[in-house]
Amino acid sequence: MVTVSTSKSYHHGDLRAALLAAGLKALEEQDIGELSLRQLAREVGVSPTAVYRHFPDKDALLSALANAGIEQMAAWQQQAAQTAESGDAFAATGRAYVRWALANPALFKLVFGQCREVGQTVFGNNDAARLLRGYAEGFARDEAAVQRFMIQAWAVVHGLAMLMLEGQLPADDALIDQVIDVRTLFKG
Amino acid sequence: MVTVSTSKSYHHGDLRAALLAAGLKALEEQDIGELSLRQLAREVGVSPTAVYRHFPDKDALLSALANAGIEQMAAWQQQAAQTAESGDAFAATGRAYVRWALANPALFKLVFGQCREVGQTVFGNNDAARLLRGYAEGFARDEAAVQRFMIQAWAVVHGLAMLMLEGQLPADDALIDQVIDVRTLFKG
DNA sequence: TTTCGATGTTGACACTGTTACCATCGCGCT
DNA sequence: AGCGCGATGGTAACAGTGTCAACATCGAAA
Repeated sequence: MVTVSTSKSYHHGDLRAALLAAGLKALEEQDIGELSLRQLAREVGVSPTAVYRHFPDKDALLSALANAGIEQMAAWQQQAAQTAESGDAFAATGRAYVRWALANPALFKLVFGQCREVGQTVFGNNDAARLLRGYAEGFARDEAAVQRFMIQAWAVVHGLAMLMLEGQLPADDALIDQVIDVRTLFKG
Repeated sequence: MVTVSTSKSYHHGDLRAALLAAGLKALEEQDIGELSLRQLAREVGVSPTAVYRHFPDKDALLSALANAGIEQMAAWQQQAAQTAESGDAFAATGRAYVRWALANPALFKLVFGQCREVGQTVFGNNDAARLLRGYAEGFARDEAAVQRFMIQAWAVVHGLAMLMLEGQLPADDALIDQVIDVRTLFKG
């Protein structure tokens, strides 16, 4: 929780956190293209250029928002895995991936649509990725097979999320379950 | 081929086609966010507002570019299917999907990242989709299974393309082949 | 030939990201 | 205590953008 001083002092208190909060809230309703620094500054009640005391440029702010999104998404997946019935954790994690994307479309696109600096990839640096690796090691024998399994699984849920997000497929819960179900994958 | 009159007459000749050509060429080097109407108008040698005689707004121009991208991509896939060795046409089509995305990243993102008006979805209205359906009917028994097969296959290649495009996965040809190969899908 | 619609231009407006420069605060030093 | 400086915020300005209204120019139809 962020402490926000109600007194209208010259200095804001924690402008950086306030900007991130405003950005996350804005992304719930707007798409990423319509989000502007000046709008965020206005909502926080600060001058347009005050942003630059906390972020070198707009991309930096967006990257920070993306990082927040990554963590939120990973937490969502972990909770889904833990509360799933035994044996269903893998599918539950995949469902959580797609459902989170559908619940946070703009943030999801930001997370995966940003020209990211090297090393900040989601794959492998993430709690959700470790979760996925655990499942993969149950399915696959050697390390190469584990990697292939992980990538295939990730591609399926990511592609499904993207296609539903762009309106190419109906955002249907039943459809998610069908596509996620490994046992039916390419088996008629 | 578009006829471009070299004489500097007041009227351009075929400004609409020239703008689309300039847009496609620009998307080979720039990302979609850095593409501006004024820049395109400049490159074509016309005033900024002349664009509005041919497109109601920027989104309309982008949609037209996206449609050109869809056709180009479908043609690419069809050629890949035709020139593939017998029995390999399905995998070849999937490879073509991912390879086209990697070869035209900005255009690919435009095709699938545009808030599209209803009914203009790629799925089902497209030559490539008919191609995919043909394969699916070979794999699956009933119509429900056909649909599921199509969506799963589409999700895999789309997710793979997206993840490679965003730098989450290495854009490696061998990796494409591994992920595309149906027989290894989720089988360790 | 005249007229009219299609096409292109000029000027303007509000908005954006960004920079250079100035203002104000709080914390540590003497 | 007072001073000063660094962190933080504000103002003014610039180039660039999408878009609109009003005007200009052309080719074809009447």
